[in-house]
Amino acid sequence: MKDKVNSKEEQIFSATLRLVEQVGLSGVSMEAVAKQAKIATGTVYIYFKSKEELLNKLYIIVKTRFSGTISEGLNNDKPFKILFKKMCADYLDYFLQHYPETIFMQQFANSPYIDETTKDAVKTSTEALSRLLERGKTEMLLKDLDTRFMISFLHGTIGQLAGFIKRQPTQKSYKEQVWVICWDALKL
Amino acid sequence: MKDKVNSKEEQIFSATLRLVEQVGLSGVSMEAVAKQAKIATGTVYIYFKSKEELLNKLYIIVKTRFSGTISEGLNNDKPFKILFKKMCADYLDYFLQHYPETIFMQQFANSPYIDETTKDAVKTSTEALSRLLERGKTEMLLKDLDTRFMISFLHGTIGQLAGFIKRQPTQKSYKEQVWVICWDALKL
Amino acid sequence: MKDKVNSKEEQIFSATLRLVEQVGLSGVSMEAVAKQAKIATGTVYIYFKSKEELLNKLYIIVKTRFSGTISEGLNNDKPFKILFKKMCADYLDYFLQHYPETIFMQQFANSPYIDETTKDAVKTSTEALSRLLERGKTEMLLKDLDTRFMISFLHGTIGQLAGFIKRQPTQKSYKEQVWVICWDALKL
Amino acid sequence: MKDKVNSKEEQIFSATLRLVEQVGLSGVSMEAVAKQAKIATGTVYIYFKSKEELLNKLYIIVKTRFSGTISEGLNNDKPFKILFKKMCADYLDYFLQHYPETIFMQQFANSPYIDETTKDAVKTSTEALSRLLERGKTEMLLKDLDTRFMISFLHGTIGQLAGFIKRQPTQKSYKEQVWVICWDALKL
DNA sequence: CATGAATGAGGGTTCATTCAT
DNA sequence: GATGAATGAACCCTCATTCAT
Repeated sequence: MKDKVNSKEEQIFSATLRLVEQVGLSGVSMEAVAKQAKIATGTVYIYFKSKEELLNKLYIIVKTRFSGTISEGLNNDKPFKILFKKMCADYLDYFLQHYPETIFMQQFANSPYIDETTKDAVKTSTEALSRLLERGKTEMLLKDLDTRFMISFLHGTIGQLAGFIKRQPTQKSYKEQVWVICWDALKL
Repeated sequence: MKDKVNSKEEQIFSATLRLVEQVGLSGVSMEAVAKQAKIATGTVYIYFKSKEELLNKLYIIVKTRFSGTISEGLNNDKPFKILFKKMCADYLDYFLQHYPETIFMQQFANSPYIDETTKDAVKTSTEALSRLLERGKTEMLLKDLDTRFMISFLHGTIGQLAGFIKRQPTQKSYKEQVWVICWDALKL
Repeated sequence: MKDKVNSKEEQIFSATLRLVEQVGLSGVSMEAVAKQAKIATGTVYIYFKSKEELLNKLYIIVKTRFSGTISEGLNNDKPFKILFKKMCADYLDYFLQHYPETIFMQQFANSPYIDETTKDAVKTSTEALSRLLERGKTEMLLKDLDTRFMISFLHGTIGQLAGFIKRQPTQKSYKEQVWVICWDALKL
Repeated sequence: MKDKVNSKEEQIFSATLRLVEQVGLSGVSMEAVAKQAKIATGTVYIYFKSKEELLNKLYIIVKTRFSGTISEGLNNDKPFKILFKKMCADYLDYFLQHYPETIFMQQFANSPYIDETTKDAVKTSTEALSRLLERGKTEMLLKDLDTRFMISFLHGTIGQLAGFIKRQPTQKSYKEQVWVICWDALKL
C-alpha cells in the first residue's frame, strides 16, 4: 500500500519533471501534470494538497537526490585532487543525465512558489561538498575563499556549462574541460 | 513626437523591469505594467502588440545595452590581461548595478515568451567579447577552448557570483576575487 | 445486525449534525461527514445513496423526534393553558438543548436539497400541536386563526427567540417571557 | 460614469437576488450571476473582488434599504399604537414585496460568507425600530422586555409569517392578523 | 492617441460519486 | 459490508486582449 502511494507520487513527480523540460516551469499546470501522469486532475490533490506543495516537495526530493549523488564516495581517504575531479564529473554527469531535474532546480529556486521552509530544508544538502572544499583549503590546495562562494561558483559554472554542452551536437571532450576549468579557477 | 513615443516605450520598459524585480517575471501582468507606468492598460497595446512582443523587445534592448557596456573600451590596444580584468569587472558591475535587468535576462531566457527571432537578434551581442577571447587565445594567454564555451562559462559564473554577492551583507573584496577566478579558470 | 445498521446510520446522522453546527449546511461534504463518523467515504453511500438522501432522511428523523418531544404529555386532560405553557417550554428547551438540530432544520428547509416527498412526510409532524391549538379555539381561549398560521407563528417565534437566548451570556428569565409572549399573541 | 458603475453594480445585485430566489444561496455561483446579469464572468470581478465581497455588500445594501423602508415616517408625533401598526404593516409588506431580499437576508445571515465587519455595519439598522419600542415602554404600552429581544421577536415572527402568507393562494386578511398578533404579544 | 471597462478562456481547487480490492 | 483512491464536472478567480468612447 505504501508502495502504491510512493509509486503514484513518483508518477506525479516524474510527470512534472517531463513537463518542466517540455514547457518550462510556468507551463506546468495541475491539469497538464495530471494528463502527463495519466490520472485525473483531482487525483493529484490526493497526494499533494496544492500546486505549491507538489513543487516544493519535488524540489526537496530532487535536491536531495542530487546531493546524494554528488556526495557518494566523497568521504574517503583518496587524495584531494582525485576527489575534486570526481565531484566535478559527477556534478556534470548528473546535470547531463538528469536534464529535466536541472531545469527544474534552476527555475524553481527563482520562482514565487518556493517557500522559506523549503529553502531551510535544502541548506544541509551542500554539507558533503562543503567538507570537501574545507579540506582543500586545509591542504593548501585551494584558494582561501568563502566556502559558500566556491559552492556558488561550482554550481553556477557547472550548471551553465551543462546547458551549453547539452545544446551541442557532439559532446566530445567537454567533460574533461569542465573539471579542469573548475580546478584551475579554485586552486592556489 | 518621436521622443514622446520613445519616452512612453521607455516608461513601459522601466515599469516592467521594476515589476520583475518586485514580483518576478511570472508576476508581471499587463495590467500591473500599466499601473506601474501610470498609464491605461490599453495604452500598452498601442506600443506593443502583445505581452510577448513587449518582453521580447525589452530583452533585446537590455541585452544590447548590457553588451554595449561590456564592449566599451575593449577594442583598444591595451595589454590583454588588463582588458580581461576590466571586462570581468564591468560584467560584474553591470550585474550588481542593474539587478532588475539581470533578473529579467535570466528569467526571460528560460521562459516560454522568448521566440527564435529574439534568440537570433541577441547572438551578435557577444561579438566584442568573442574577439577579446580570440585575441587571448592567439596570444597564447588563454586555453584553447571553444569561444562560445568560454563565453558561456563567463556568463554563468559571473551571473551566479553576482547573485551570491548581492545576498551578502558586506560586499567587500568579492569583486577582486571574481576576476581572479575567471582568469585562473581560462588562462593557459 | 439490524442494530449495527441503525447504529451506523445513527453515527452518520450525528456526525452530520455536528458538522452543521461547526461549519453550516453549506460546509457539509460527504468526505467531512465520513471523517466525523470515523468511517470511509464509500461507507456513507452504503447507507444513503446520495447526499440528498442522507440530508432528507436526517431532516425527517430530526423533525419527527422534535415533534415527538413536543407532543409528549399533550394528549391528556389537563387544563389548556397548562398544556400550552408546557408546549412552549418544551419547544424552547428542545431548541436550546438540540442546537445543531435547530440549525439544521432551519438551513435545510431553505436549501436546494429538500425534496417534495420530504415536505409531505413532515406535514404530519404537527398533528399533536394542531389538535392542541384546535382545542384552544374550541374552548374560546385562542383567537380564531388558521391553525397552520398559528403553528407557523409559534415555530418562527420560538425558533428566533431560541437563537437570541443562545447568544446571551446569561439566559436568566427569558424562558418565562417566551411562553407569555406566545400566549398573549394567540389568546383571545 | 458613476451612474454606469452604479447601474452595473445594481444589475449584479439584482441578478444575484433573482438567483437566490430561484436556487437558494448555495446555488449562487459567480458564473450564474454573470449569466443572469448578461455580462461576462470576469466583469463581476471588476465590481466585486470576490464572491464574498459581492454577497456582503449586497447584504448591507438590502438590510439598509429594508431598515430605511421600515423607519420611514416612524419619527413623528403620531400616537404610539398607530406607529406600531404601521411598522408591522411595512415590515410585512416589505417581506411580501421583496421576497428574494427576504430569502437572501435569512440565508446569508447564517452562511459562512458573512464576515464580522458586515455584522457590525448592520447593527445600526435597527435604531429607528429600537427608539419606537423604547417609546412604547416609556408610555407603558409595551411589556418591559429587553429591546433587542423584542426586535428579535418581531423579525422572526413577521419573517416567518410572511413566508407562510406567500405560500397561501389567497392572502386575504392575514395582514391584519399579523400586526394584531405582534401587538398582543408585546403589549402590557 | 489614450482610456479602462468588458470579455472569456484557462488555471487552481473542491467534492459528490464510483469501484476495485 | 467496508474501504479510500480515483474520477471529472463545476466552481472561484486571473489576465491577455479588445473596443467603444
